[in-house]
Amino acid sequence: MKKNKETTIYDIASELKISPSTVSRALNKHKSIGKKTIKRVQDKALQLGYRPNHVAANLRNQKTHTIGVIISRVDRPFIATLIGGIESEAKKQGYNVIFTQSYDKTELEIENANVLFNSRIDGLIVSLAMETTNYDHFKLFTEKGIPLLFVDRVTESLNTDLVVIDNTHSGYMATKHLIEQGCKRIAHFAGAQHRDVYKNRRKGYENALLEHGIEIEEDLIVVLDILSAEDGYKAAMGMLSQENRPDGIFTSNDTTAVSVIQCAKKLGIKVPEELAVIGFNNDSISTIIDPPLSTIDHPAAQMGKIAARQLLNKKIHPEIDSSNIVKLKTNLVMRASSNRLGKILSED
Amino acid sequence: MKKNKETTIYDIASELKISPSTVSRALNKHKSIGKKTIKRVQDKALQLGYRPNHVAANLRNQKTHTIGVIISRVDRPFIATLIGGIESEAKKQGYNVIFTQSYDKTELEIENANVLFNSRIDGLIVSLAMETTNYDHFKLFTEKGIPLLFVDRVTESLNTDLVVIDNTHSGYMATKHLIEQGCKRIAHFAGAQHRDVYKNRRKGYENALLEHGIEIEEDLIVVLDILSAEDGYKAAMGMLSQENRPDGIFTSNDTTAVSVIQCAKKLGIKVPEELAVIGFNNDSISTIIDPPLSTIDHPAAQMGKIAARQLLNKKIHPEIDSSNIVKLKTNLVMRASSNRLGKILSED
DNA sequence: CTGAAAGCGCTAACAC
DNA sequence: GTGTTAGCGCTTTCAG
Repeated sequence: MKKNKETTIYDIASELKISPSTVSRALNKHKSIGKKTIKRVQDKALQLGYRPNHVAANLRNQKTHTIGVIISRVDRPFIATLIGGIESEAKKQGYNVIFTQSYDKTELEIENANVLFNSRIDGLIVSLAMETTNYDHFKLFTEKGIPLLFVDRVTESLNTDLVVIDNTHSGYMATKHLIEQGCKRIAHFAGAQHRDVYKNRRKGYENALLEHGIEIEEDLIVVLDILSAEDGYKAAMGMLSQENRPDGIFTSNDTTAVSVIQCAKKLGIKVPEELAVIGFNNDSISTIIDPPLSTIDHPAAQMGKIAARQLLNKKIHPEIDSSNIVKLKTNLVMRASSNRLGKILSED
Repeated sequence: MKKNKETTIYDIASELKISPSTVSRALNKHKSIGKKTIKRVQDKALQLGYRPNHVAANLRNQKTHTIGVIISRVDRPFIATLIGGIESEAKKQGYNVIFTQSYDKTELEIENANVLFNSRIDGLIVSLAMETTNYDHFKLFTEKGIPLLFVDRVTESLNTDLVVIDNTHSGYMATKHLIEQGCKRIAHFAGAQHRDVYKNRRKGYENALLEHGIEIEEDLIVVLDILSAEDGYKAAMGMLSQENRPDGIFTSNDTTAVSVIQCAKKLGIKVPEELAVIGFNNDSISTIIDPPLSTIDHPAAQMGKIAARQLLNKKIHPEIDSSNIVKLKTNLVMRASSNRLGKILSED
């Protein structure tokens, strides 16, 4: 089927009895081309149903106007919002985005990085797989001078641009909030400690405790390699069924915070009176759970937008060789799950 | 910066004193090339840090091994899961996926379609913008023989492949379920009626009522052009505060079903005793809300996977000119929000 | 303001 | 089993 060749600039050129280069220039509105020529070319292009072939232009120009994205998996609220932000900003600047999922496996991350490189993407945005501890597969990009930027789950070891939130401060805020609400024994559900995000949230937690003269108890800290609802529920069950149970919990994501609340309900523990809970991310589930979940609002969409902007900016100004690290502010969103002092909260 | 030219097959060829075509064939493991040659070429390629340039191959081969996706917006649970399925299947088959968001605007959908076409994608998967009623911007693809497939929010008017769920039957099941639970006055929150998904869910609702000898009351049907939490809440407030209020509601998505439950709580209406509620999609919020929400489980991930498979299959067998329509089964998930007969439910 | 010509990197007839 | 050659469609020096 389909043997009707594409119409190219050559077709336009010969119909108009001008040269392909003129056509090319006209289509790109090159300044040195006369108005009437531009008009004639455009009309003819329309008439012939001409469609620019970006692939050819890409080869010639040595750039693809495409950026790559590697994320763990798109069907997580935070990630979906993040790449939504990336896409909209990239498109605004005339870039396509190819996205790939690592499913938190280093092996897939490596494979994706290679495929994307071979596709000659103009830049790469990565949120690291949970599993990854070696970053050599990204050296390809740094060595060839292809802009590389990490977002959220990052590593500083490659000296690239980074877009993150202030996890330490966020963890600090969350914990301090629980302390201010009168909690005395505050537990923490942490994520994998080789990921800075989770390490820093924990650090913030510890800082807040120390600052308020509360001893850090290892028993109150649970590291969950996967912050899933199931694992969160199990951990909550273990933590809450002991006799000297905590009266406050700060979890590294909302999913596990919801599990904590559900577990508390099951055990007949009142939230927030007997157990104050605060999560992380401000996923939509946090407003659905009863009582509504206090949390740290994560500016995911903005983060995506800034990551894309930063990456593309780097393309334009490669002379700025410094690795910028953009640290976004977060906000504490107080809802009923941590409101032990009866503060009147506005509705969401 | 970066002036060190890429290493190409020519570099490998001249180092090895063989021809570029042999190198090309060796790298692609062409059958007519000797084992030792292949080995030599591979070793040299590795040594020189050779990286295949897909852009060049794409131009030459007239195919990009890339598919395009146009969806409304990625930060909706159902959509995120859908494109997750698309990506994983596409990658398994060696294809990249460029995704773009229409934000439910026809204008952006058109723009995205054009950009994707110019990028010479090998196929396109579309879930239509809420707004779209004219489909001419997709003719480009059908006319040029580029595989085009609609998923979920589809149109039959272009005679393309379709992957959908059985919305009519799903709506029927949901409504019948409410009837079986003893509901007498059943309301329906529908979506935009020019989208088949919503029209058919409504049709299923009406079928079920008719089948059970229940009159269809226009007053009990609300069409929400945007099925958002806010609009759902407003509609629920209007519906539930009248004196002759319904005792069952079937909504076209989970978001508005949750709004209904929240509104009912606010008004002191007991769910499910005084009002049974069933939603659509089986988003994660449906297990979080109290009482847990009955819903129709939407096989989003499978749908994405099948859409990608179907699309790429079409590429391989273009002779199959018939437009296939794949209709996936859905399941009713019964939870407490519609359980008026006190059935014992297993935990999720 | 416009044209001629080369080339981006790769592949595939068509030779041998 | 391997080499020669042309060309995918576009852009861009360089020349006029």
